[in-house]
Amino acid sequence: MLTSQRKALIAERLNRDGEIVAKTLAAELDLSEDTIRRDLREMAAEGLLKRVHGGALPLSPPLPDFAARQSLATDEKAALGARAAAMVAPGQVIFLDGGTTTAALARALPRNHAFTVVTHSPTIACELERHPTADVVLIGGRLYKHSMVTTGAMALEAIRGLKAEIYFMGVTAAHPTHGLTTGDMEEAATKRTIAENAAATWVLLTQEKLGRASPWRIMPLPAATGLIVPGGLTPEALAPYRETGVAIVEA
Amino acid sequence: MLTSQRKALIAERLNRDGEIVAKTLAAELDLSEDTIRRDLREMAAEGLLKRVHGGALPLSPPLPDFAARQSLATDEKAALGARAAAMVAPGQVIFLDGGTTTAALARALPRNHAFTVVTHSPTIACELERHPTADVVLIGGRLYKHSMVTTGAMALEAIRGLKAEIYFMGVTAAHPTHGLTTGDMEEAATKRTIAENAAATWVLLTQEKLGRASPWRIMPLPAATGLIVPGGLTPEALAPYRETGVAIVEA
DNA sequence: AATATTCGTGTAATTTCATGCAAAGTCAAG
DNA sequence: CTTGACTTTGCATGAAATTACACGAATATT
Repeated sequence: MLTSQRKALIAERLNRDGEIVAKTLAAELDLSEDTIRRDLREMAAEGLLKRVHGGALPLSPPLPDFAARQSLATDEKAALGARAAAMVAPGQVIFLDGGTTTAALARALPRNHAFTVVTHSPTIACELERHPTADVVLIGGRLYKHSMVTTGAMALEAIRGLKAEIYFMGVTAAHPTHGLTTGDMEEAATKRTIAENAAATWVLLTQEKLGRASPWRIMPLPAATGLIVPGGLTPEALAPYRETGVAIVEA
Repeated sequence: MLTSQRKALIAERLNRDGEIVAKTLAAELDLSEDTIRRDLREMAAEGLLKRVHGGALPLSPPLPDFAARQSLATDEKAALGARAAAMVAPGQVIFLDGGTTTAALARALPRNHAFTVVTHSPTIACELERHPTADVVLIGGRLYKHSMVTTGAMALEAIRGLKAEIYFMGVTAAHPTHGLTTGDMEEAATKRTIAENAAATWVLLTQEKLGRASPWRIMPLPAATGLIVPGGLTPEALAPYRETGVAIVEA
């Protein structure tokens, strides 16, 4: 067995079982524990796993750590979310994208009047479990686990069957010339379809997404109704975006 | 079991149950109490928990619904879930109902072979976010927040469009003569439709659901393939169910 | 106040770790 | 085919970590 094969096996086991026990694996592969331990050490050095006494564990603990997720620019996202939530009028139908930024928006949604939230993200749906006045409609389809949104023909068909008044979009990057982009092709197509079926599209952007680009293009900037960006950015930083003609709201 | 895993388990239990009893946990993990106590001491030193006589408590006061969470008979559900998960064969398409019992099943699903999980519950979908080999298909529709499942025409249409090999159903009550029942009319109809589109229907039942009935009937007992019930029930308690001809598996 | 648990420390046995080193295997240039 | 550089593996060794048991002190229960 080649070293690289063995390391691939270790990575797979780690993913499958959530742990590696050096002694057990050594016995199973009929190798000395030293070899396994060496592999684990090397993989730990490469940042592929976490070395612990007796074996190794995945880097990200089995359960997604809410604290860690929320700590990713919590304040900034909460501010964006609050600003966006203020746009929601009674009786409206809004579409919420997946992602941590829109999750912050879901938490900030008004609780004193009724409206309908459409989403293709189970995570967003769960956020709204305790919301007193929001009607929630879930778009079905094949779940794309990385972003936790549904995609595919089933999702697209359902999206085409409804018209939302506002679509709050999340992206991985926004660039004055490259437009709005994301990391997955299917996801880009889904977002585009949602935008086509919404009267207005507002894009929530944290600071680190500005001026960057990801592989898959969703649509050019002016195709969106407006961008919601953090407050405190310099006018020079925003100028290239303003020039595209898109509206900009600071949170 | 690796030390760091054990500490993670302690943290999780603390979060879930709101307390750790050193003696109980030692017996459960088949370790000396010293080991558990040492872990608790170390974690207390790291500021992860509060050491008290007999065990440990969370630093932050227990969650408001602490009592409710504890009363959920988590061990019983985990056992049911594990038994049901063992039925899943590679490549199969299974349908998972919503609810805490099926959530336990989702957590216990095999991680060493691939299969497809169809569900109409965003909660279940979120549980499977980290599952390495499960393909997830989400059924869309209007979200019924009380049970966190989608219902309505949109959901029914999507359900009719697929055929699952096993449907793992959750109910609020099962009675020898009143059959399988639940608390919401729409939900009952949805469950019935899912069962009609699955080759086999297994019902997961915790002890407190036996012999009771809820307002809305899903279907009679013999319409299910079988029931999965906790182990240790007396033959007399199960006899009325066996007489209906439904299969019974003890977890 | 009396009794039964539970705690914390010390200690010894076991397991696991990291390092150095030598043997075996791999690969490519000569 | 041979030689030499390089990689991989297994073993030995001392260090570090982990665990269980023992015993007196602290705490809870009756």
